[in-house]
Amino acid sequence: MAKHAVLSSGAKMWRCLPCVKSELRLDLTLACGQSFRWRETAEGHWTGVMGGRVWTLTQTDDSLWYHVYKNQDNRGEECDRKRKAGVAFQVENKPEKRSRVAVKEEEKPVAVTIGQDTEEEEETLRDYFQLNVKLVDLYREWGAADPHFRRIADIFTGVRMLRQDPTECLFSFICTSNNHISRIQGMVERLCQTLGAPLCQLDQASYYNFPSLSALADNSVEACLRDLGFGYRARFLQQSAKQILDTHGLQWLEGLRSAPYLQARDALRTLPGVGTKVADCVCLMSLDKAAAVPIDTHVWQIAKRDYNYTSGTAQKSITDKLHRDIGDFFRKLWGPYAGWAQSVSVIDEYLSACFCHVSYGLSAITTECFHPL
DNA sequence: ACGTGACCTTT
DNA sequence: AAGGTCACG
Repeated sequence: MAKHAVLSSGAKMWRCLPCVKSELRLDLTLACGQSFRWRETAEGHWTGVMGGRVWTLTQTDDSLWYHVYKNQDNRGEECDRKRKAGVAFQVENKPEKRSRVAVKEEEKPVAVTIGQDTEEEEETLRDYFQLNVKLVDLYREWGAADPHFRRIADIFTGVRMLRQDPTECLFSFICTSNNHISRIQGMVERLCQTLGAPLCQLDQASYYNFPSLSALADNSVEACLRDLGFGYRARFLQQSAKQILDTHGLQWLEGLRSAPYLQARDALRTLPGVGTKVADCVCLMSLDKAAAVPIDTHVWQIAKRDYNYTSGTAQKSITDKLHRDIGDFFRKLWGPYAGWAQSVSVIDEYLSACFCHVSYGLSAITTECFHPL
């Protein structure tokens, strides 16, 4: 049976990009609640689905290593993927090839053609992690403007915003309402198992693509998801998918990437189960709206505690106006990438919450979390 | 515009 | 009570 790749064993083919840890910390970025589908399958090795393929990622001091599992998917997906990638490549022409094959001394070298597949995979990775955004520069700017940011910036380095698939992001975050991370992870996993196309099996784990809009829109889906423990969110998921297909079409979500932030957010809020918080998450994490600052109870507490934030009238719950005001407050403080800064500022709160509920895979994080210095 | 309660399920 | 949303007053 196929196994998860491990860099040190050299049994699988690995490639890498130059990438220092101040630009990207895989563990923090993949486990801080942006995406719910990455798992630490070996120490420092993260396996998940990206662009319809299964990947294992790991990093050394100056490199991001990746392995893409082949020999897995059905022909249709594969052809579709290549067609799309072909289009993307005409737009972005990359002359230099920085990837190379990892060959440890004690192993026999593996012959590899650095071809279109490599370029394409490298581009997928750069796009997903938004590596063109210089995080080190942003950290410096946020720190210069904000003493509280400086306090945690040295511990939680390399936390960057993923550029997720909008469909996966939207339907995952509809699951987050009134919920906690460990349960959300289980729900999203069951969602993919049940409605997504199978990709491959590694050790005891099966990997699936995220379900398509049409799969989610089917009338049978609500009952199905209720059986899987989605509760009242089951109806939101099915109805939102149906509403998108019926009134907008398949490309609508992607199209919101080129809409202004507030317009995209309002569009999302017309969907059932999507309020201000979820809409902001989708805007920030999949629609290129770096200024979107999702306001939840944690962020509100932090705003009050650390930033001495007080609304005019003492409020008990987070109203529309409070969303706007706190968002504007942080945008003024941190600038156009305020949403990115916010994900760093709240990370210790979220990881602590994780630690209460999740019993695996976070040892490295919790160690840093509870023994920062 | 703001406040309240219900909503599924698990800890 | 959990990383909210919706439907009411």
